[in-house]
Amino acid sequence: MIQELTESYGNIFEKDLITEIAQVGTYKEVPEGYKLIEIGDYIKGMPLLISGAIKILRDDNDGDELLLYYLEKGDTCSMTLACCMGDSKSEIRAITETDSKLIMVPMQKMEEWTVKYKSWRNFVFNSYHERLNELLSTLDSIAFDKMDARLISYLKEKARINKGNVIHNTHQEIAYELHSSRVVISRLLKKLEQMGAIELHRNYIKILDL
Amino acid sequence: MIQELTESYGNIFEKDLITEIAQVGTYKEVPEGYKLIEIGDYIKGMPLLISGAIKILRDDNDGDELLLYYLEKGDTCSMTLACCMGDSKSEIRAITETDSKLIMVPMQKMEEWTVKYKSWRNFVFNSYHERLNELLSTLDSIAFDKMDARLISYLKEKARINKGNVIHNTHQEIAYELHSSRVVISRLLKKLEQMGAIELHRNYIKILDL
DNA sequence: GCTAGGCAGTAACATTAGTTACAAAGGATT
DNA sequence: AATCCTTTGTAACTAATGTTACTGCCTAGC
Repeated sequence: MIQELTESYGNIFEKDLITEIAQVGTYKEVPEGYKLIEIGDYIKGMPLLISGAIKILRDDNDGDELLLYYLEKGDTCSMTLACCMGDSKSEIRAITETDSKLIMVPMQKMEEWTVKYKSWRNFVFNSYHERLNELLSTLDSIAFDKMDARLISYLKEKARINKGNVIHNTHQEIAYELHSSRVVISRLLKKLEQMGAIELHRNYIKILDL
Repeated sequence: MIQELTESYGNIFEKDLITEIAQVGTYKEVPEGYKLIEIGDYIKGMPLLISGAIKILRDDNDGDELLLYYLEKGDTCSMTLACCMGDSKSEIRAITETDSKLIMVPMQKMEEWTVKYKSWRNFVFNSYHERLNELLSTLDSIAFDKMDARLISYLKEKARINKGNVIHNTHQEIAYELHSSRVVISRLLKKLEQMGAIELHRNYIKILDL
């Protein structure tokens, strides 16, 4: 585990801290589509992402979904921090976007490490900072952009996260994550295809020039 | 200053910490409508709110505004924290909603107090937690609600913050904060009036039963 | 090969929100 | 009182998004 930690976190954590993490953390490999956190869950540990990607989703009360942002290597989930500190329930859902490797750290260490390691403090605060900014830019896009622009951002980001130019989703799935309807998404996708930006296929979309 | 601090923060901060804050902090009284932070500002201190309320606004690049949330007594601005820690520019604008009293604490103390005082750590983390949740619920309302529902929430919140049932704003001002247009807001307000929920007047709105 | 179920394309329509334009009313100043 | 500016009301229109309904197509499983 030390090895994986050093690879992903070696440049930000002290050696001592990495040793400690390795001692108390549990290493996990999870397949794509695995639900790590459900809304309303109490969370007892925080995840340090080694590889892969996790998507963070928000629900309203009626099962309407909305993609908030992705976590990648070197990230952790601030929401988790927030929830654990406050001992409250999760406000979000977390699902692996790709096969992922991560280390779960028991929550009790948080406080201890915050005092003991400057690098841990920085990590936690940076994490909050980044997540706040991601939330803000998600909010921007919902508040200020129209659906076509949001769809383009979505496709770009999804391609980036999946490291390729093919997106394996149905129109319905995209509609869920953008909180829109299948027909609307199909319509806009078709328009993008006619503009030569993408290629539509059954169950996947190929990105040409977005 | 010790007195004001004790009143607003006595139950969460240790006495020693309050003394320290009083030593390095500067007390400020600011009138309604005063711009505390502009987008792009570098921030050198963090505000502890003693009384009054501050509204936090987001801008897109073209001057379109959006109200994110309010800060009240006992709150601080996580964005500020985030910005200062990361030594980056402010992503938001902060304007006093009512006459306010606050204490500015120089940023250098952050790190020191985080190590030294458990109550400070809790305060900072709680603050992040609350702000994240406020952002989430703002996002919910934009993503999942229609304008009429958003307007009702806005009126309720505004009345609560201003401690009364009268809202001193023009339709245009409301439209800015909800990122809509004056005509749309007038239309919806008129509908609310016809339902007997509010009373419309020039330059102010009286809330009857929302 | 056949078929059921999931997926995508499309048309027609409804609803919501934004825009433009203009009228009317209130309030301040002269 | 006459004038001017701000605020509000309203109509008519456009644009964007969502909804319903139906079609054909693909493909996995029989």
